[in-house]
Amino acid sequence: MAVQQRTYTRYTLDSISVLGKLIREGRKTRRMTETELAERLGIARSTVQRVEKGDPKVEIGIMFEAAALVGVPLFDANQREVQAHSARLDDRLAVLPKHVRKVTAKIIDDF
Amino acid sequence: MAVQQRTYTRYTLDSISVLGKLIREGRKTRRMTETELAERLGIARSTVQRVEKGDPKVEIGIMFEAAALVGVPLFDANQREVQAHSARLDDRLAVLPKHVRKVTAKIIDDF
DNA sequence: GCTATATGACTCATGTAACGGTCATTTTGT
DNA sequence: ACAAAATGACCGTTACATGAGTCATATAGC
Repeated sequence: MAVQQRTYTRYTLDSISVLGKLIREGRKTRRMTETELAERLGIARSTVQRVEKGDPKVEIGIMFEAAALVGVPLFDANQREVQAHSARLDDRLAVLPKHVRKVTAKIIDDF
Repeated sequence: MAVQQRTYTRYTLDSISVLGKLIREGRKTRRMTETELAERLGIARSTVQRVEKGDPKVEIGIMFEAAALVGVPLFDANQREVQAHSARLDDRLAVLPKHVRKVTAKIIDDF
């Protein structure tokens, strides 16, 4: 049967739900229909429905593309220049050790 | 053959890329290995790699779950109380027309 | 230096997300 | 009140993301 395996935290589900609702709101504000949005995105209407419902299993690419199309900002103003930020991140990563090498001491966190 | 059909805008790809890099940075800051993060999330290491690379085809649920686990905030401070926000959105949506009814005039936007 | 480990880059099988469709219901515009 | 359109809720098929593995290379710690 392969019962549903993966689980999600409440915070994750709520976050995706909010994003979905923002997309729905954005679409309606622009007076678009589900079908129209689907066509613009090149996806099926049924997928648009799952996006707006906040289904955690939709591709992040589709979700973000939909958000951008209806005017939902993905990052806040501080991070707005995405590409520049991307470059800065590469620098920051260079400072940290490239490999992590976990401390092989016993871990007490089976909560 | 079914050549790659779906396309993504640069903005979308960059946004996901940034999120992936933030997750990577967060993981390293917490001195976790890819394998460790994968186990915590209940996913394969290969998927963690795709997450950190910013592959637009990963599930948004996985991506957000990973972000939350390594301490990357998904929404900015203003929107932090996600559930409350969710409720407010329902109100706002109620104001807008529930169905959109597109204006059947000709649309000039095949760009 | 050497050894253990982490990472990068693959491959393959399989579960499943996305598609495309249908039908009932609700809402819109006249 | 009526017709047209939008939405909600389904379902079967199929392309493909995920899981699970392998191997080479890079890094960490001694």
